Amino acid sequence: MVSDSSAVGEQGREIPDATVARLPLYHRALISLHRSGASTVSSEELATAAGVNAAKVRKDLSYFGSYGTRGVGYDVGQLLEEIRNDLGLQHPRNCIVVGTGNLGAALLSFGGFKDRGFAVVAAVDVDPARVGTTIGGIRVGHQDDLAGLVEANDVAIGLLTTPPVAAQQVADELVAAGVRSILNFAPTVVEAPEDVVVRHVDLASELEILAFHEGRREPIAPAS
Amino acid sequence: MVSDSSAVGEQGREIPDATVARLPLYHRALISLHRSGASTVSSEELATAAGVNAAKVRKDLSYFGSYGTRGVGYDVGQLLEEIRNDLGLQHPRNCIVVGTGNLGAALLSFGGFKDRGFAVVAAVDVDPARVGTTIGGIRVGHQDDLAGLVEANDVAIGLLTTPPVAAQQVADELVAAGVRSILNFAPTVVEAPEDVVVRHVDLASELEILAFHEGRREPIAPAS
DNA sequence: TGTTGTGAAATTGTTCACAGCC
DNA sequence: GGCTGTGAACAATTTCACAACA
Repeated sequence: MVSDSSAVGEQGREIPDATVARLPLYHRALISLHRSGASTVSSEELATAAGVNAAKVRKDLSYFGSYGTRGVGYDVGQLLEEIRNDLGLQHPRNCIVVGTGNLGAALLSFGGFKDRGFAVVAAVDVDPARVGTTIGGIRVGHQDDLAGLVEANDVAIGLLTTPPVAAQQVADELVAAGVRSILNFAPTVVEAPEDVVVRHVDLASELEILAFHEGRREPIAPAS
Repeated sequence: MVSDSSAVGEQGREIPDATVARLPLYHRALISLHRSGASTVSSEELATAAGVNAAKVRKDLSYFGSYGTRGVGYDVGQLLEEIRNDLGLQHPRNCIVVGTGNLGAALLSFGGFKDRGFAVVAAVDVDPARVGTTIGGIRVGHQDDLAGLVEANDVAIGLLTTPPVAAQQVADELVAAGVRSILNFAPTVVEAPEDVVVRHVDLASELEILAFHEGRREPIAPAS
């Protein structure tokens, strides 16, 4: 679902995609444990806090090195720091929102990214009625200023929240402006060069997966 | 990431989770093809439209039966109907939004669910300032009315957009009210009984996965 | 003693490649 | 001739289970 990765760990091993997808869960759990004052945590406890199992936690962490102490567990502060580094969050990453409809506006107003290491620093739209307005403290620029805003704000990640018909063109513009990470909320496939990572969030797809399981539970409607 | 499934296809075979996760992509692609007037589609074309490969398309569809014609491809209308049924979307599913902050409000105003077979029909919040207001045509009820609204509106799916601290309690209330499918946007683990399916959307996690790949591309900052 | 780190086994998912059919 | 449907080969991921060790 994500483009091919050939990520390599400290020890020169490849990091499996499945492991990368779980790092944020550990990150989140560790932030919470750190706040609550815990100093050490076992793989079992971390697993519970992250919603996975202990074997996965140990195997996943082992790709990055040995940070635990046998018989004791992991140092919360040290492991949090280590995972932050593994995730490339030594410094905050700047994001731009393209498209300021319902979802785009919500992303601009949403404060939950900051403590995870991200800042939404710019936004653009094609609608003249929206250009110049301020949402969540960010002034909405014109679509044509995209490249300039990316450059001026050192933007690393594009959040694509336009209607589906515009998505591919916006993605092309983001890539041309130097953005190499795109989170696409538009319900359509978006193509990009190999070195650009495009991830996809489709809320309707999530609902459909739930509906699938709903459908399996219901008795078949009586025939005749 | 999703609770254990033991879904069984028409032929009595189990449907792999990976296949279920791709059905929405085929659904989306087929809706688009159907609109554009295509009458048949090959596995290769459908694969391109859905962003996967042709072998996956054929294998996935084969779990539900043989709906293609060798040498020709699949009938777009018939396959669309079949997938809609496989997904349990013979009738629309009703959803309730719990928590009407930035994201909750966006979900209430978002129109993109309707053509995928879902309707947001109710919303609740704990904040008295929000209760009684109307967002996206839906009147916001009080949290205490959750069970009543679920019952009155035949709600099948709960969209959980509260702050993390409230998420588990809200999930418990949804389950008590009879909801067995939950889409959790709060960045925390939510527990539920085995027969309840909880899926998770964490936007910050998606950004972190992008950051991981960003970090791998950058040269290590020069030491000294 | 308690918990990590990790090979090996088991499971799940993907791709190949081709027989079967239109 | 072209495309589906599917067993069989292959690859990725998860889980087991236990040696290593603070």
